[in-house]
Amino acid sequence: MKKNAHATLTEVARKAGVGTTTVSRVINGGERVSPKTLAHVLRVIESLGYTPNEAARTLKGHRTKTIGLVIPSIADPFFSSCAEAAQAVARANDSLLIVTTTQNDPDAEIESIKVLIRHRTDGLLIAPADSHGSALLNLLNRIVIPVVAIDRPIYKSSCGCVVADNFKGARVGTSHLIEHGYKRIACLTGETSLYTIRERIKGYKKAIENAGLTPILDTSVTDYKSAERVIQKLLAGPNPPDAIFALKNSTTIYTFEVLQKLNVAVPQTVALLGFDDFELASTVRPSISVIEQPVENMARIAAEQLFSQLLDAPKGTPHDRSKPGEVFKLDTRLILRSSCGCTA
Amino acid sequence: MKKNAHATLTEVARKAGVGTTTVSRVINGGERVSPKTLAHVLRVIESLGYTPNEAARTLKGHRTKTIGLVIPSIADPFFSSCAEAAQAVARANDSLLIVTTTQNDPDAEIESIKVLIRHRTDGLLIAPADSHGSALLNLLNRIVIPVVAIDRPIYKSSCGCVVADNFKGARVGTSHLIEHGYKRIACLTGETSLYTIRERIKGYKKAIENAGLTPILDTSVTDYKSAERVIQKLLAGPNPPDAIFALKNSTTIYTFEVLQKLNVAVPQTVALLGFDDFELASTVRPSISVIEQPVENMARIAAEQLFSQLLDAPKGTPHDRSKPGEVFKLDTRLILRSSCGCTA
DNA sequence: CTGTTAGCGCTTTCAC
DNA sequence: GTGAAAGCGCTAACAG
Repeated sequence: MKKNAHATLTEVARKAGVGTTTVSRVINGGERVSPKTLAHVLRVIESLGYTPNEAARTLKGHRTKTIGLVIPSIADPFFSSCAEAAQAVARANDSLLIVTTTQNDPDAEIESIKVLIRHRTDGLLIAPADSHGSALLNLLNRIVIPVVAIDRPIYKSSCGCVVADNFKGARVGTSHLIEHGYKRIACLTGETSLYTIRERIKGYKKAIENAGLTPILDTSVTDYKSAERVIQKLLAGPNPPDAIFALKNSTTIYTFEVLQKLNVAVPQTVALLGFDDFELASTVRPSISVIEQPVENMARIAAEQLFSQLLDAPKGTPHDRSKPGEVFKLDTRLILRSSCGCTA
Repeated sequence: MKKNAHATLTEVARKAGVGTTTVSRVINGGERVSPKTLAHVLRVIESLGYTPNEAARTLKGHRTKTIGLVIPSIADPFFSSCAEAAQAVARANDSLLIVTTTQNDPDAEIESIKVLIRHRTDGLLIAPADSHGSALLNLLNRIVIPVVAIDRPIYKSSCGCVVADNFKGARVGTSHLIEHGYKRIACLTGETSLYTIRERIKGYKKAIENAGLTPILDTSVTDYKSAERVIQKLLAGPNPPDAIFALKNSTTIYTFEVLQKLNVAVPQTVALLGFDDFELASTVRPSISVIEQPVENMARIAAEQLFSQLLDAPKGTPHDRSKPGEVFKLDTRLILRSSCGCTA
């Protein structure tokens, strides 16, 4: 008897004095096995600390009961919420979630996907670094498992996607600032290669144009330093902004910190609106108005879509790439707090 | 030819007109294969979109190249940072990190571990919900793979662990408040079943006793509501506290919010110190002093320990449970900001 | 350098 | 009810 290693089904069978088939039946629900044998085998399993080896099952053509989630970072609150929600759905479908991160690097992304394919995950949830990437597209086109894009679409691919309505959210948010009477609304951001950011910029511009105002866009804000530089320059200019629209979480926080450091009254001197809610947005003073995204819902729907595609396909059947997946565009919500001037 | 499914090594071999061994050699580095054959096989692999099946490799007794991380929640910043750091180490070791969550429920924890074992992860990183759990201990004792505990030890088990020095951190933090001259220092928390919280309480009491003061401990703070109730009661009492020591992240935030809502001057009327740093602790006003834990380091060291045990064991050898794993107790750091009175 | 062959642990006909 | 045996995709002797 091989001691000190994972026990095998064969060992259980031998020790129990039954055939491997019987043991297999026992660990798969115990159908068509006499109560007596069942109990006996169960006892042996327990005594050996036997746990079935999923790898062997997989080899017989079964699902691995794992799905992959490919995101930029797991430390980012937005994506960790995604992961939590996706994991809940995975668990409900008796599956494991394997998360890999890319730091928004297209190469790391390709690598991540390949690793997951190697491990034969049943499906993939991807927040693509580059919605237009041809390398990604090529890879995806030859993948035989279902893929659902999340937060950002994958153009020209047939896979479904679940995103927030970034355009509308930004347009509505900007319009709200305009209704407050602000005339010089600056828009700050970085990472313009991302789909979400681009859409938000479009939404901002649309609202600004509709109101006959002049867009003031700076896309060079990537950290506190750059935020400070940009804001100081803006404030010292001939026509300083009377409102700032920050297109992403971190930008909102940097902007808030810079404004606080420069002793600029918010919203009296400069109003502030951020895209994406964050934990202490309502705790800081002034509390910060934001456009909230339905993070959990996005992840949940994406994961559910994935599993529905998985369940549709009869057992061994590969994923049908012919019919394009569904596209979900979820509404955002404007949360009005003090920084925009609502409860000043 | 089986279309539309994962290509197999055998298919590649057939199409390339070579033996399976050759293909196997190619995908494993291409040693002992002629350049000509190598190039040819590589071309066929590319044309078929072939990706080796890890499950089959696993079956041959190899490692799965996956490790598991079992944590309470992935949305919690502390643990998502852990996950990020652990994943970095896993990647450096050419492995995949599989994260499962337990919500600090011992049963969910056991279930999680079993699932990971089924999938034959090479090792496990666990932040145990119950450091004294006998079910966990039993399970762990029959597990043949290395396990390293993180953030919280697993008593009586032989597995190594990496934790923060919660006792010392709390003692030093409390002492700092005492040095400020505060006489009635209240300690607020919830979840007293957790190792970390217990240690912090001990540290708090130790410092209080050493100074000849009276401990004021309330362990019923679990959300904003309870924080409000407890703090109002304390403040309305005969001897209201002049400082509050919050034992965990969320408690610190709830306390801050309650104090802000009640218009209690911090630190003038009541000082505040929190355990565990968080993103906006330096941004809110007053900025909040905290005891910082070396999160990334903890996770990194734990993961490195795990891999070092993995690499020690010669190939097929099971993990040696006889010699107890190393125990690391990492120092915390007191970050002095305004809420304790340092920069008021 | 290259191919043949025997399993790894499990499920699954197909008999008994 | 139960078991024997084939084979999933791959690696690793062992021959050539």
